[in-house]
Amino acid sequence: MASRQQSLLSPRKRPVQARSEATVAALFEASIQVLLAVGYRKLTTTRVAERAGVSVGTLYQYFPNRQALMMSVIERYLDDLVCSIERGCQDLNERPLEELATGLVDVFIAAKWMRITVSRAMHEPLAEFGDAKLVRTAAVRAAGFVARNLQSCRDAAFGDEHLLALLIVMACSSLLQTAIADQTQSIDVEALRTHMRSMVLGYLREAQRLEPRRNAGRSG
Amino acid sequence: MASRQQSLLSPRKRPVQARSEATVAALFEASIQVLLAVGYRKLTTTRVAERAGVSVGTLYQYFPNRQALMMSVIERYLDDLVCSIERGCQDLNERPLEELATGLVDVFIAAKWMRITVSRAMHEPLAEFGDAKLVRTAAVRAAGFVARNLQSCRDAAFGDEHLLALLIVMACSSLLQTAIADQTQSIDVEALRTHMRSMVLGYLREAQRLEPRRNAGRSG
Amino acid sequence: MASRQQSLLSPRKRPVQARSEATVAALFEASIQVLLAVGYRKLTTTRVAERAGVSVGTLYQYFPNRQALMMSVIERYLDDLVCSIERGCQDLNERPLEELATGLVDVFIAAKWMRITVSRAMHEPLAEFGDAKLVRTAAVRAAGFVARNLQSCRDAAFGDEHLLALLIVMACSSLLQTAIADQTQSIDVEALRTHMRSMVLGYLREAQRLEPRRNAGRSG
Amino acid sequence: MASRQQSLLSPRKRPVQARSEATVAALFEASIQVLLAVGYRKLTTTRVAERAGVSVGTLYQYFPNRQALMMSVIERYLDDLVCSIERGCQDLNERPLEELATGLVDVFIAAKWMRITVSRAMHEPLAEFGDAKLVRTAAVRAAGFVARNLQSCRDAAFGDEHLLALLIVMACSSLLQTAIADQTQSIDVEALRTHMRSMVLGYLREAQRLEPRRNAGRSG
DNA sequence: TATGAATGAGCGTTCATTCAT
DNA sequence: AATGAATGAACGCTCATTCAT
Repeated sequence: MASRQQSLLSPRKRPVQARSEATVAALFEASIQVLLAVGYRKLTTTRVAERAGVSVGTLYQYFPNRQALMMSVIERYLDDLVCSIERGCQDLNERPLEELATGLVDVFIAAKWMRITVSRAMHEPLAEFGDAKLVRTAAVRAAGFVARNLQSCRDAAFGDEHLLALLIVMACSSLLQTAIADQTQSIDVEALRTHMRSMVLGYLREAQRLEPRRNAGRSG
Repeated sequence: MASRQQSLLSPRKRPVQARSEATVAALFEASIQVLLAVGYRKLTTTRVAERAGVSVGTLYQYFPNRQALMMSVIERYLDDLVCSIERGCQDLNERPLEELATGLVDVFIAAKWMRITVSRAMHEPLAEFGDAKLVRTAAVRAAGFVARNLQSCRDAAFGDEHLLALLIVMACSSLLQTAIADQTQSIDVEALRTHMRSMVLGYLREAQRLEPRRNAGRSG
Repeated sequence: MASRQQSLLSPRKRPVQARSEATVAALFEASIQVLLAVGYRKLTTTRVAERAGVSVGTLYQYFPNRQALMMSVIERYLDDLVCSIERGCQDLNERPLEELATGLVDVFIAAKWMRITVSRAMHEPLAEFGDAKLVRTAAVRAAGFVARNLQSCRDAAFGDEHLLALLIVMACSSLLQTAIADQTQSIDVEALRTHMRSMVLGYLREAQRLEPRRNAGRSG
Repeated sequence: MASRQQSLLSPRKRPVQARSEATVAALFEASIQVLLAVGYRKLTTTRVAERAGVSVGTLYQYFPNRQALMMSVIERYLDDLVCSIERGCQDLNERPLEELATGLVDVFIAAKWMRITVSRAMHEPLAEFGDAKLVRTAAVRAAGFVARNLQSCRDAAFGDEHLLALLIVMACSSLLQTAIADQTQSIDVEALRTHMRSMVLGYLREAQRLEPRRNAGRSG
């Protein structure tokens, strides 16, 4: 059920062979390490290849150019993230509103924190390609899962689950991204969790208040 | 009272003379244009100087290097932003909670949208220097104004206005930044406004619910 | 036994491969030519690479920067020079004082004149790096060989062969360097040879006169 | 009697006015300081002007370009040096050979050491312009004074005082220049003095031996 | 298929020189 | 006469990309 299979976004080569797959994985891993070690502007293809233990030539056999490599790295990251969120959301169907809000926040935090170093590494690349479809697509996919949770909620109903879900996804992910990128770690995770829960829960409650008719049938 | 005066962050040179000031302004403007035209990675000092109508040498008379130029541009942007927010917040003291939430969201949207092209241009540079103090400092300053609004709120009291304010600032600005950077303009501003209002209002209401004792005196 | 082997002074890269060695040699040769053609101040890495028939990038694969290139060129030159002197000195052991003085001068002149264009080219670079260990080290090495000659001299003995040798080396090399650098060629080589012979011979004779006790045993 | 008056070498401007003269002097002084502080390659006209307390524009009013400035600085240095030597040589007429040799060495050492920082600073510039007439001319002038001393020597006569004198000048100055440029100060001045005395004295004695006829008349 | 030396356009930066003030 | 902001050619150096091995 994981949505990684058909990678519709990237001009990836064929990781069909066993060796190839390992090489590509090594290049991804190396990219992250280089990103964290020297930053995006100083990430060079040679450096990535070196760190991956292959030659530059080999890198160029899997990626047509630097940009494609970066986009693949981002894509893979977003893909992983969305899959995590998908899995997390599966346990949140038919929950009361409060539990749902709490659970969603936990799912997002878990997804980001699970791969915190990668998340941090992605900050700059995401900004360069942020205007591209990649990020938007991932957000929409994640919002789809969240929308399903909202629709199945026992004690609440909304008229526009999709927009609500998208906003929740955007708010949570950008807030977390900002928090993670902040090297000074000025906000502690647990405080962040509490506040994000309040924010999401409050948001959903307000949203409900604005659409009172739709609740009538349910609550009765 | 505006806080722009003493620029404490940047290694700016001396735009004291009449002409100098114009040159520096032209360089800032040109930086924005280049950023929008070719992106951060392709922004070169030569290109900026050209667009500003001066020679590279002149650029280097005002900025010791490319990085300093970028940081100054960012600093100026953040400064302007914070000043706008400061001004906007001054009208929001002693308002009831609902008006405050609504007003805050409007202030943030106004501040970002007023200089939307610059905001869009800043997306990449902010990511590179996002880990630095610059952004953090600006956020904290803005949060200070918001905290004051929260403290003066007529029908609500909170135990931790500063953290609440910081979260509101972070949530609003990162959400808006994301929305602005999204070239597809997938979310319309007015929808965004409505939802952000719900989010902030709901957040503050939830926050109050968690600190009920402090309300006792006031509501009586 | 030649002392070129372990190049202890320069941050040279690895001219291990067959091609590499040729490239490095070409770069050395090109450096000399550029030095002679346009002078030290106008020697640019691009110019050297061009003259060597490679690209700048290639140059930078062998030398980390311009300075390293120049130091390598100097080092190689001094090394060659010292090796020539070493070889020349080997034939001068156990000679009577007059023959020794004459021979030493001939050895120095031969060493410098054999590579006169290179010697001329080195004049400016040597001045920039003259304060560094390079030149000093070379002088001391050469002085070592000369000191050995002095010690083995049949009809003379000195108390401080090492200082004497160092002065002879310094006097001869700086005199020759000056003569070679003088484009007007105002002094003809053979006149120079004659006078330098007198100078060295006279110097050694004076030195002996000042240390008469040590001669007693020998002359008897 | 000093030979500085008619400066036949340099394209100097008119230091006629009081102010001008002071400015030029300040520029010379500043050049030396910059040379010592940052080296020849990093000496820039702006830096020199700054250190002299004037603007670049002013510098260019006195010197048509960087090269002219440097040449003037060198010229002035050599001029001073030659004047010192001239003065020193005046006391050495009609002295016996040994005193003359000793005295000459002392004169050279005094001249160089008196302005040791300047001498050190001149090392690099001299190399760049060393091929020019400047140095040669100075050497020839100094050799003229020395030749006169040789001619007036009481107990010796030479057939070619001018060549002898030139060699002495060249040997002494290049040896001293080398010693001064050597930052490690590996040879102590007094040792150097002793050895140079031996060298010059020995040289003159050898030279005499080769021209015996001319001595006959005198010594009788 | 993998390698890594070679390429060279292009970058950030400097600095001799000019000229309007 | 003095200033110093402006100029822009030229420098040292990097790095994405290619291709002979």
